[in-house]
Amino acid sequence: MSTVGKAISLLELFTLAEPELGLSDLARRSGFDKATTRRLLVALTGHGLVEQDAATRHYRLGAGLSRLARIREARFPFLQTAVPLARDLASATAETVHLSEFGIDRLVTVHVEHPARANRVNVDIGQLLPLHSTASGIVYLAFAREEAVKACLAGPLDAFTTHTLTEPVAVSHSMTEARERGYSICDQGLEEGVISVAAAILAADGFALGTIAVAAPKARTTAADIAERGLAAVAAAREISMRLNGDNLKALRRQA
Amino acid sequence: MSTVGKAISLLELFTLAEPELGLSDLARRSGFDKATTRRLLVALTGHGLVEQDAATRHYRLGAGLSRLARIREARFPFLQTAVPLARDLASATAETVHLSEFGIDRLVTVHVEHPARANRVNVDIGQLLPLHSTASGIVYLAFAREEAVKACLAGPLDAFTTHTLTEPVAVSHSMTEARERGYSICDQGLEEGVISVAAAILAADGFALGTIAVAAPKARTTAADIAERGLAAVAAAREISMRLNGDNLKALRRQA
DNA sequence: CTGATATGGTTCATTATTTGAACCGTTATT
DNA sequence: AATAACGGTTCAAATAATGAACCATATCAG
Repeated sequence: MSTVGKAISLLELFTLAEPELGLSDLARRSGFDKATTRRLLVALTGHGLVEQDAATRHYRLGAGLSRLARIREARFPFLQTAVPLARDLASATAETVHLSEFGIDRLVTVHVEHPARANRVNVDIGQLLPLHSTASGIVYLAFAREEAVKACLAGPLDAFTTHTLTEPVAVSHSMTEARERGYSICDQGLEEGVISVAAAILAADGFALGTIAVAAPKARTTAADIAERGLAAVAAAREISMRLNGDNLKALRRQA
Repeated sequence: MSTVGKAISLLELFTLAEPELGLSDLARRSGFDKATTRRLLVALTGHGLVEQDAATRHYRLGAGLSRLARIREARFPFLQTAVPLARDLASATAETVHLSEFGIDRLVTVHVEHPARANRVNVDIGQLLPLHSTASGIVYLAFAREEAVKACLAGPLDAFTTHTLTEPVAVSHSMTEARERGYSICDQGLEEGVISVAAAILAADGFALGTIAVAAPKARTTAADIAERGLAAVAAAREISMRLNGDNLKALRRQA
């Protein structure tokens, strides 16, 4: 792995659950030597991507990341446009709504709206979603480039529950249904007792760049709920796509 | 410079004005060899910190940055808490309000609220503010750790306009005034015709972690405006500090 | 149509940076 | 007082980064 890759994989060790980590901890988890880990941290700190708490000496993600993310967001106002619609969808469905953006070989959860009720599905910001075993992943693939689909189906399709689709043909079939329907349905593919629907958010080239999904406890979800949420998610996704692409209708050809 | 540092300095070449850059451009601006530049970009792309446009082959900041920034923001909800108050301040003053966070040796503009009027001061997200020549910088220093102040005054104090304070004692005096007043005033220190006031946002340890500032065209700004905005900025900053630190009053001792 | 000059991307011997075992000084814990 | 954890540092050895020269392609001017 390149040195740069190592440095970035250090950044990836910070999670919502553990946003601050000590040097030894980081070395252990990354598998790098303590000296190496430290040198990488110093380099990252020197550019503001990591900060060190003056008191505890622990490290955390730095303000420089906010800066870079805001520049990206300004160019590509995904959150800015999508969050209000996600919020609407969350209050309409009274279930958890999350937005994801594609990155490398997974979807990245970039925003979550939790409904104000005790029994709900919990999704964390920053969580990485596999493509074959989530509603978001399936609908993403349904509207993705051919290469991305091939790459996913060629790779290993891990089973997370007994319901996870691990056969390429099954995943492919699920994608076709999603494409025809406009939204995907994933029944406990990633976690037991959770059923989700998702719709694709399209870039100007007509391919998916992210998704919007509704996740709910299966126990209280009827077939009618699924259909209703699916259509609502499609409407929200279409609106987001339109706003992102300046009402460029051509971009939406694939979802029409 | 470490390889990691080089990679990060590539990220820093992307700005609001030029959010997409080609390989040759990046190599030229960074001063690195084209092969080196590409290898770094490949490493960054592999971890989602950079993306490549499929059509133009140009590079831009990637979704992975959004993810990391959101994790940081969840731990440290600076924007989440501060933006609503910045918005209130902007509508109350009808002038540009910006939020900055400290990073390395500068303040980083992480949010901007522009008033809905033609003649206003324009501030860009991601803009880096020097400490000695901006209202934000002065008030930050006024409530910063001794070391940070020393480091700033020891370094070169560049003049951006004829009004910029370039003498350490002058800057120091300006800091003292800001500390006593609660807010800083910067009269055309960074740009001609712009006058700003700023107040410090404090961390739990009582030291500044960022600032909130109001910037206005000097031509239409009276002394009364300055005082009014200064007090409003202090009120906003205090509210943000309180919300960030869970009403921990001890944290606010220095501003009291 | 051609030559000149861009662009993105690749190669591989040379070179310089990264690496990690062993080290130090502190700070809990026993 | 002894132990073990922590953060941080050192320097010869090992490894990864470097960059001049190289393609292939695209664009432009004459």
